Amino acid sequence: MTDDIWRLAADWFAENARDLPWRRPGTTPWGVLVSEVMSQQTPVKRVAPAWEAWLDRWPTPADLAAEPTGEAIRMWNRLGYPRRALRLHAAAVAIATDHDNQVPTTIAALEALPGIGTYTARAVAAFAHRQRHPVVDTNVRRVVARLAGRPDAGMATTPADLRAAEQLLPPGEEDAAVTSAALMEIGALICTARAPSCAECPLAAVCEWHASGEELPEGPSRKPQKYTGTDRHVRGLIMAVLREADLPVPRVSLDGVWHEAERRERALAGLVADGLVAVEDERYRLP
DNA sequence: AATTCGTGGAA
DNA sequence: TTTCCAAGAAT
Repeated sequence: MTDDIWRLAADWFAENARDLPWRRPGTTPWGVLVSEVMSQQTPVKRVAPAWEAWLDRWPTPADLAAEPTGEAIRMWNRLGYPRRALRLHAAAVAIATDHDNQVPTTIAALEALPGIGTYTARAVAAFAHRQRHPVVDTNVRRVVARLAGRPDAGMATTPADLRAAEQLLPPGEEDAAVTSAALMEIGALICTARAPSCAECPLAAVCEWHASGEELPEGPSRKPQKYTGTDRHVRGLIMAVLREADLPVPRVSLDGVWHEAERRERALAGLVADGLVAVEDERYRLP
């Protein structure tokens, strides 16, 4: 039974995969890596146009590495979590410097890059280098949990999640890579968090959660995150000002973003500490 | 292990 | 309108 789950997923994927730009022929490992970092906590729909612009400007890691970090931050625009842009730039420097401008092929070397964790390392190894690894993101965790009869997975990816996903993969490397992409796609399009479309799911026949009635938990599956008025909010407001500024701005130009001076100061200090903002002669700019 | 870190669209 | 959360990583 479980030995042909991967085929159900892969066959469905062959017919229903979205035409995402990084899935087109000719995409380089660098292109895959950029797509994965951009997609961390950001909807793929919003990533697509940003990815095309990024790869058009910086076709290889060395092209990005040659630029100041601020250029990466500005190009990142409103994808969110701009520290990802900083880490992607740092990863480009490491690849250009230590790996002959070639994206590493081992999990260990990939995980050693800034901003590349358990998920992204395996995604790059599988989707760029066509290796056989469990690729476990929030979609795969949810699909695997439901196959086993649970309505949702835990908060973070555990070694047990990796083992569970690995069990679903076929022996062949290429088949395994396709299967991982398929499981992610099913989670993103069919087996969604709020309103799963089990009637259209290729795995419904082998899904314990579907068999047992598709009961969803009542409350939010994560703790509700406040945003308005938080440091994160104010950091975003400050970064928006600096992204738009052509020249370094004085402190007063940042005072308008939020009414509480204390929170403004804390947000700005945090951005400077993170390397997202540079201070030059009492003025502020992207680094 | 629990927090922190942006942004925007859909329900 | 408010709430939820979307291809996670680092600390």
